[in-house]
Amino acid sequence: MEARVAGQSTSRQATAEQANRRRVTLTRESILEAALRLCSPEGGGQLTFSRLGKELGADPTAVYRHFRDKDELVLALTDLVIQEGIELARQTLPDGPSDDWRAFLAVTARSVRTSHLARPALAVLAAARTTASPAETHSVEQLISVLHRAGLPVVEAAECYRALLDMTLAMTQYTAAFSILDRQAQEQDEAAWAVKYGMLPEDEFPLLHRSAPRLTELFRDDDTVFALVLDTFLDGVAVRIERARKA
Amino acid sequence: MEARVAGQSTSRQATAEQANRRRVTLTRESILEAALRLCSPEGGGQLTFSRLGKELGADPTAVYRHFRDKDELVLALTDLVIQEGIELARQTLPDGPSDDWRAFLAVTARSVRTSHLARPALAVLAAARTTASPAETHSVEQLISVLHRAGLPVVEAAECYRALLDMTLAMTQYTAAFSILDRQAQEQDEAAWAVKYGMLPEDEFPLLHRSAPRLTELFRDDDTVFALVLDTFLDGVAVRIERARKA
DNA sequence: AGGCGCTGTCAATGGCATTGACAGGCACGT
DNA sequence: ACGTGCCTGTCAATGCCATTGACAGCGCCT
Repeated sequence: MEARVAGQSTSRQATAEQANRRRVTLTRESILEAALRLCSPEGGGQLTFSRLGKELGADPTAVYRHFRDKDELVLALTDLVIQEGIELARQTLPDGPSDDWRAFLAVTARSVRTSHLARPALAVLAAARTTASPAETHSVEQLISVLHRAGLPVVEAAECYRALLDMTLAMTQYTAAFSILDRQAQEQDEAAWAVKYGMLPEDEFPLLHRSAPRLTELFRDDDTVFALVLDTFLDGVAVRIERARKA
Repeated sequence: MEARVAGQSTSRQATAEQANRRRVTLTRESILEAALRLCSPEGGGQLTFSRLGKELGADPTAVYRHFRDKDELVLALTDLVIQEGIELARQTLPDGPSDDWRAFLAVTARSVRTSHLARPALAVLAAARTTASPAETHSVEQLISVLHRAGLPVVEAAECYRALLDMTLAMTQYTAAFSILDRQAQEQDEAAWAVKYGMLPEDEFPLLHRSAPRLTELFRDDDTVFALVLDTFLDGVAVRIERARKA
C-alpha cells in the first residue's frame, strides 16, 4: 500500500486528510467579504492572494476562478466601499431633499472619506481606478440638484461635483498611503519635521518660526488638514454661487 | 585548464571578460540621475533595482552601497524633484516679493504639480513620504509672508499653506497613479464611463443627463479638474482674507 | 451511464527587494 | 615596497508576490 506512486496517492488517504482540509466552496460574496476584512487595519492591512487564501481556508489560486485578476477583485471591492459611503451619507443626511448645499456636500465628502479610510489598503490599491458604479448615480444627481437649486448653472454644478469628489478621493488615498507605512518610516518622517521646525532661525524665518507649533500639530494630522481644505473649498463654492445669482 | 573549479575561475579569463563589463564606478549623483531618468515616462516609467542596474551598466545590488534601501533612494529623489519645483516657481514668479497672493499660490501649486508629473513613477512611490527638505523652507516662509501681508493672521496663513500643498500633492499623485496604468486599464475605465453617461434615462436623472457631455470631457482630464479645485480653493482663501480684514 | 463544465489544488514561472559571502582596488601607515 | 583594511562592485540565494497551466473531484444534464 505504501508502495503507491507517491505523487498520485491522493485517492484513499486523501479522503481522510481532506476531512480536515475540506474543499471549501467559495462564492463571489464570501471572497469579497474576506478581502474586505483583510484590507482593514485589524485584518492586517494588506491584500495578497496568499493571505486571502488563508483567510478563506482555500488555495490562494482558487480566487482566480471568480475574479480574472487582482485588478478585477479590487474594482469589485471599490464598488462595495463606494456603496457603503453612499449609505453612510444617506444615514447622516436628512431624508427629504434639503436645501443646505453646504451640509450636503460636506457630509458626502466626509462619508466617502470615512468609508475609504476604514480600508486603507484598498484605498491605496484602488488609487487610480474609477468604477462608474451604478450605485452612485442617484447620489450624484442629488448632489448636482442641490447645487443647482442653490443657484449654480447645471454644468457648473457638475464641475463642482467632479472637483469635490476628485479632491476628496485624492486626499483620502494620500492619507491611506501614509497610514499603511510601518511605524519606523512614520516616526522617521515625524522626527525629520520636528527637527526642521525646531531649528528654524527666528531672524531668517520669522513667520515660519511663529507658526511652527501649529504646523507641528498639523503634521500628518491628515483629518484636520482635510477639514481645512474642504472648508476652504466650500467657501469657494459659496463665492461661485453668489456670482451665479448676481449674473 | 577547463578543469578549474568552475565557481572560482574568475582570475585569468575574467581579466579579459571584464574588459567589456568594466567595473563601473557609481556615485550618489550618477545613481540619482539614472533613477530620475527611469521615472520619467520616456525612461520606462518604472523604478526597479534591476532596471536601474541596467541603466547604470552595473549590478543592481551595487546601488545598496549608496542607499540603504529603496525607500532612502526615493526620499533622495523626491528631494530633487521638490527643489526642481521650487526652482520652476521661482522662474515663473516675478523676482521681488509680489503682493499678488493669488498668483503666488497658484504658480507655486502648479509648479509643484508640474515637476512631480514629469516623473509619475516617482510621484507614486513618494506618495506617503514627506521629506522636510531644507530647500523648501525659504519658499514656505515667502508663501506665508504673502498671505500674511494680504491680511491673514500668521497661524491661519500657515494652515493655508499646509492645506494648499497637501491638496496639490494628493491630487498630483492621484493623476500620476492613473498615468502609470497600462492602456488597457485606462481604456476600460473610459469605456465604463462612456457607457454610464450615455445610458442615463433623462426622466430619472435630468440634471446628470444635461451635464453628461461636460462630465465626459472632464473624465480623467485631471489637469482641468485640478485647475477647477485650485481655483475654487483660492476663492475660498479670498473669503478668509476678507473675513480676517474685517475682524 | 456517460460526459462536460465548474471550481479547487498543485507545481512552476518570473518579477521584485533585500541579504550575506566574496573579491578587486585604492589609500594609508610602516 | 609591503601589507592592512575599507570602500564598493559582483554573485548567488531568499522570500514574497501575481499569475498560469495541468490535473482532479463533483454535480448536473442528457
